[in-house]
Amino acid sequence: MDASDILHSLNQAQEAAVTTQSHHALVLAGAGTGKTRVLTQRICWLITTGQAQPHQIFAVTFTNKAAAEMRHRIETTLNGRNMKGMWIGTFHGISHWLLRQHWELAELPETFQILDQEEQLRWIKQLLKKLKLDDKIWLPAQLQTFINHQKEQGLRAQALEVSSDDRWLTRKLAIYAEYEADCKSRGMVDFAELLLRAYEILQQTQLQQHYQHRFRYLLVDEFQDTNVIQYELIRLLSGVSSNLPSSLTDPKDPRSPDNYTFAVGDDDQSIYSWRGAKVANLEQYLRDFPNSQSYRLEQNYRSTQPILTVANELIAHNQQRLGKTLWTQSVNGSPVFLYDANDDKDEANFIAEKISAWPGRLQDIAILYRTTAQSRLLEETLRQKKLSYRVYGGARFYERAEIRDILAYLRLIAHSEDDAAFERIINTPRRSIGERTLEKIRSLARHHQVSLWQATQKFLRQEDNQSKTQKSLHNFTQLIKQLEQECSTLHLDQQIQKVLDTTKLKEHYDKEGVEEGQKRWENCAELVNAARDFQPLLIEDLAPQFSSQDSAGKAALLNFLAYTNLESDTSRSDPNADSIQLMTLHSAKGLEFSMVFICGLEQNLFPHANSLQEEKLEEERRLFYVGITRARQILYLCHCGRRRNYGRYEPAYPSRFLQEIPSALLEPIKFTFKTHYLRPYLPKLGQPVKHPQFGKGTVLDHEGTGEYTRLLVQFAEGQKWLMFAYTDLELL
DNA sequence: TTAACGCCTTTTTTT
DNA sequence: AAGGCGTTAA
Repeated sequence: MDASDILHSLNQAQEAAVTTQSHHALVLAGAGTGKTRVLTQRICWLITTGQAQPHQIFAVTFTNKAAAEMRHRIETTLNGRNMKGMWIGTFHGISHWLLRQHWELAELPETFQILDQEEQLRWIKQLLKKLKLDDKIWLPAQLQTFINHQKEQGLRAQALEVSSDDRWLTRKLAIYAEYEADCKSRGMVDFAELLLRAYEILQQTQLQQHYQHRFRYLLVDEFQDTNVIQYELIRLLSGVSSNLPSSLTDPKDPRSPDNYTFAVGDDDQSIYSWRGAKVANLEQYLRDFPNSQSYRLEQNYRSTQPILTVANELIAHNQQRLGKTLWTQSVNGSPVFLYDANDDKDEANFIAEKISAWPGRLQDIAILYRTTAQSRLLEETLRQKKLSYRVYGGARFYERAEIRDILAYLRLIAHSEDDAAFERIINTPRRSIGERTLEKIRSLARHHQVSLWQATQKFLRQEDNQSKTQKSLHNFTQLIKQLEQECSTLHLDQQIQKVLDTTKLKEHYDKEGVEEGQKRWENCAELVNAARDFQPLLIEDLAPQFSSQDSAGKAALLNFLAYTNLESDTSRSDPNADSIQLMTLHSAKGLEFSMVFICGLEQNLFPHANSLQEEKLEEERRLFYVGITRARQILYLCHCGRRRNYGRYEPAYPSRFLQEIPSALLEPIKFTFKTHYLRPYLPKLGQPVKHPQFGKGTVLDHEGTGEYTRLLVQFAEGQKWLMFAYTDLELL
């Protein structure tokens, strides 16, 4: 493989970008124009031409999935050439790695744990309790967003100016400060903190010089979705001077190495602004990075023209865009289909039917939806029809209750100071240790400034009456100690097996019901499997180790725990299995499939009810755009007349986005029944009716009330039961 | 003091 | 549908 092999498959625009000699380059690349390709070929080109050594390469993507994909592609292209020391990962991954490597400089305990979203929320709730604040007024979820948002902007609680009139903000900042202190004293780090803390330690001249020297070539995918701190992180590593407030930067930057940067992005695919991402970073980049060159890719290689036209028409409704129009050479293609389903169940069945008729591989099919809750019914339906599927995200493996229970045990075994883990399992399975006892322990811990584990020891010593609770607590501490002993000599998977065997968790799950328990138990078994071939994601030549005085078992455990929270993407199920891919539109970004279903295209679901303001609406539209452009050949858009929400059926209306696409571009699926919206009468059962198309029939049933009543009608001719809007029928 | 049951509300998207 | 919360039974 030489340089010309790498270039020959590229078009002119792509080649120009790949071979740019500019120190800083920005590639604006529409969906399917070979964005990832350009990025990987750039890396391969740099290496084969001898301009770069693998260890000088630093490539960031947004998801672990995308990173794995890129690594795989590079490996294939370089074909056996050494990739040692190349960093390909996420911003969170690299930050995490830096903090593990330099935990002392970061003022963290060596065994610091990562707080995921849910744990963070719990933490905040507890904090509010501690501060005696009403969680009806200080909404935990809102505080969580507030705190994360500050961190994403690079703002520490102390660094924020307090305008004394705004008591609301003042208070929120106080809570933020308290939260920070709490995390610090417990050695907990949330997702946003990973980035911020990594950024902060890189301020230290020595580290900065080291990493600036090491990572000579910085490449960033999905640049439109970088937030302030990620942008600054890249800038810091590149050596280009920053314009953040001076508190965060080193004023006497010794020298500017000015590394090479290569950013790839598409403003039309910016879908993470709610997470602090700034599309403006694309243009900011051109201003901040000296003599940067920009490139543009508009030829699409992925989708057929009908699909592309739909995408172009839709996205044209956005005001805020840099503007580009995708085109393709493949003119022919199936039209984009539109299916108007009766209800969510009908939608799922329709999809399953279409999939059954698909001649190709299942893994080339994706079902995309706006909210994770939508996956449940789809899964159920696919299971019924014996179609194998795989769900990304959603109730992700590491987020399932049983997995978190086991992990909590492991965490407590590895590190008894882990209060979050303690809280989770102290009464799981039930040991008759209730809220009252727990509160006593908590206050003891608070009072003595120690962990819950230590407080428990104190508590046991302090009161010597052998009450039932005391005994339970004692047994619990013994259990953990015993496990710690036994695990120190075992392999990781054996350790987990041991925990499963010793803790009576099985009986606990079985109480929920036979099926539930079985499912949970299977998941537990999967975790044991996962542990067996666990390899931490590392830069090979710089693997961080946990201190060598730990036993082998413990070191393995610590490594495993350190990586589980960030690798939720690395799904457990067999990657070789041919199965349909189910995921949210957000997680579909960067992927492509031959056949795509986008479902739930309904007002208040997509666009979501919380995103109806103009600016958010544009982001929803971009999300839809991302969804459409995932499809190579076949695209189905689905919506339904009513949908189950919070367990109740509610009427649903077609998404406004569907109206934005010229109807000539959509081919409605003709089915024997269709739904419409109705007049506010209640029909009588058995009422004879007549339909202009289907003829005479009788009302068998009706659903909904008032305006949304629908009728189930049996027709004399057809054997089908049809659901109708009242307005479509003539009463006889 | 804990466990269980019924009633109530629910930020959608992810690292 | 599921978690949180208050009430009640043990």
